[in-house]
Formats: sequence, structure tokens, C-alpha cells
Amino acid sequence: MHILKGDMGDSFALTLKELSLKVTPKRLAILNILDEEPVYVSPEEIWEKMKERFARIGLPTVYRNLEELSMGGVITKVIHPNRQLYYYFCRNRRHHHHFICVSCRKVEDLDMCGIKGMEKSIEKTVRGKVLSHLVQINGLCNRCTEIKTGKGTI
Amino acid sequence: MHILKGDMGDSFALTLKELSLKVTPKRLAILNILDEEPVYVSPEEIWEKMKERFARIGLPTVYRNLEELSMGGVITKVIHPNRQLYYYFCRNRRHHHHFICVSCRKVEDLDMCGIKGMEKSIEKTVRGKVLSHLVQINGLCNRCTEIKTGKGTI
DNA sequence: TAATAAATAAAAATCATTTTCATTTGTTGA
DNA sequence: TCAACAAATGAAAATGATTTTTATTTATTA
Ligand SMILES: [Zn+2]
Ligand SMILES: [Zn+2]
Ligand SMILES: [Zn+2]
Ligand SMILES: [Zn+2]
Repeated sequence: MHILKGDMGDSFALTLKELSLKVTPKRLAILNILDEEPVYVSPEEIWEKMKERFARIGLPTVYRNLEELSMGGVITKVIHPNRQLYYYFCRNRRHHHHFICVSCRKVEDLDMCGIKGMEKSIEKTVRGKVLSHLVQINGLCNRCTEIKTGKGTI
Repeated sequence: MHILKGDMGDSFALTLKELSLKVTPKRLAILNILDEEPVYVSPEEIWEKMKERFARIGLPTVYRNLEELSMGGVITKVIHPNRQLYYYFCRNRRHHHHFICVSCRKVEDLDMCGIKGMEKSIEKTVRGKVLSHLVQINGLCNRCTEIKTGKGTI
């Protein structure tokens, strides 16, 4: 039902199947849109792009799918200082964290995690269970530091 | 105008003055309430306690003051998985991060920060400006791990 | 291809947070 | 001490992102 027959289409379909999610055109489109986005985006922005591809597409569908995909670890939630939701598709499958630009929304991988090592010692000290950790560096990327005017909202 | 004459009252008043915030009974009360809370709390919960002390007290006042105090670095915002606002008053003035229990809301200091050291290398790699970093370990505290039933919402 | 569970649209609801604006209060310095 | 001024507050309303609901549609699979 779709034009995509190449690697991408198939690999995303596979990804969805692995999460026991049905392979719907809208899910694939959301993944494609995220895949093409070089920056983190809001559900509403994804919805806008979806409307270019589908005559009928509801915002709740976008929200639901983004949540499912991020639960499945396929995409990443960005914790923004403004507390709105943003998502980002990162090809780096290793455990790592992100530097996010609050101005232009660029995301850069940080191939280090001071936390993984901390977890063990934390479970000892706190004697509790570590469920998740949140590491994110917020700042201005190289370009935004120079021009001092990004497109996004801080 | 208040019964508090001891160290606490004065020290909080001083804290406010240092932030060029007027010393109002409500600000002092908010600080006192937070000071007495062993766990992180929501603006609405603080409002409930404020209502016991003041005949007229609006929720926006609570929100406004919490925001100001956290901007001033007096209190800490907790980034909760449920994305609601919570605040915590931490006496530890050193740079550190927190282990927060998503069940009973206990907060435990982590006297280490793998990030501070990362910042320099990040500014080199990314060649941008680090504005802030977010490090938080979410989990279940010792007690909650054992009883598996906390009072709070996950 | 029929049966079934999952996904979706549309509309409405939710509800935490913020804004507005008229009134009150704390601060400052005469 | 007190007037003048800026800041803080209350009340009510607005906001707006996110979620829920329910009837309908669609993907899966045997
Ligand atoms: Zn940038
Ligand atoms: Zn990444
Ligand atoms: Zn602390
Ligand atoms: Zn706990």
C-alpha cells in the first residue's frame, strides 16, 4: 500500500513487528518523518507533516504512536526545560546520552555515560533499585553560540 | 508579623533578601513548609498546607514563588517521569545530584557528579556552550523496594 | 476471506499551569 | 514615622498541551 520498498521501509516495518506493533502506514510515516528530522521535534510538528501525507490524521494518533515508540526504545524523549514533549530518532544504538541545543534543537551524541558506573555504587549506597537515569546536557551548539539567535524557543 | 524569631526565620529572610525578593509571610511559609517536608512535593500540596496557615492564599502565588525560589537556586525542581512539577528543599549546598524514589518520593543526595568533569570535554567536542545539565537517578528507595507499595504515583 | 484484536478519527474532556488586572503589601529614604 | 513606589497577591479566567472516549476502520492470521 506504500511506495517504500527499500531498506528503510522494511527495516522500520521489522522494528514495529519486533515491538508487536501493527505495521500501519501512519506508524511508518511517523518513523520516516522522525528519521528525516535532523533535530528534535514536537508531536504537533510531526502532526503538521503527517497532514501533508494523509487526508485524515488525528493528533492523538501522533501522541499515542510517539509514546509507544519511545516506550519501545525506538525513539528518544527529550526532556526540555520548557517541559514540553519532544522526540528524536537516534541511530546510535549504544548506551549514550545527548547534548541538546535549546535554541536550534540540534542533538549531539555524548559517547560517554558517567552514570552507568554510578549505578552499582548507587544501588549499594541507597540500597534501592535504580529504574532509570536521566542525563542530558542542555546548552547552545557551536553555531548557536556564534550567531546567538536560533529559530527555536528556549 | 510572625512568631518565628529564631535562626530559621531570619536565615530564610536573609535568603530572600539576597535574591532581592521581598520578605513576605507567604514566602517564608513556603520555605518553612518545604523545609519540613522530607520528600518532594507538588505545588498543589504546598497550597493545601498554606491554606492551613492563611485565610486567603491563591495557587498562582504558590506557583510563582516556587518558580522564583528555584530560579534563585534555593530549592530544586524534580523532573518527574510523569512530567508534573515537584520541588524539594535540599540543605546540601555542594554541587550534587539526586536519587529520587518515584514511589514514596524520597530524595537522596548523590555526592558525585560524573558530569562536571564531562563539561570541559563536551565544550571541546561540541564546541558549544553548556548551559545546564540534568542528572537524576529514578528508582525505588530501600524501603519501597522491600514493601513494593509506596504512597505516591509512579 | 472471515474473525479478531489493534489502531484510528473526531470530539470532548482534563487539568496543570499561566495570565490578567485590580488591590494590597513591603521597602526605601525623606 | 510615613508617603511613594515597586513588588506581591487574589480571584477569576484563559491557556494549551495531552488524554480519554467511543464508534469505526484496518492489519493480521489462519
Ligand atoms: Zn544550536
Ligand atoms: Zn544519540
Ligand atoms: Zn540534595
Ligand atoms: Zn521509596
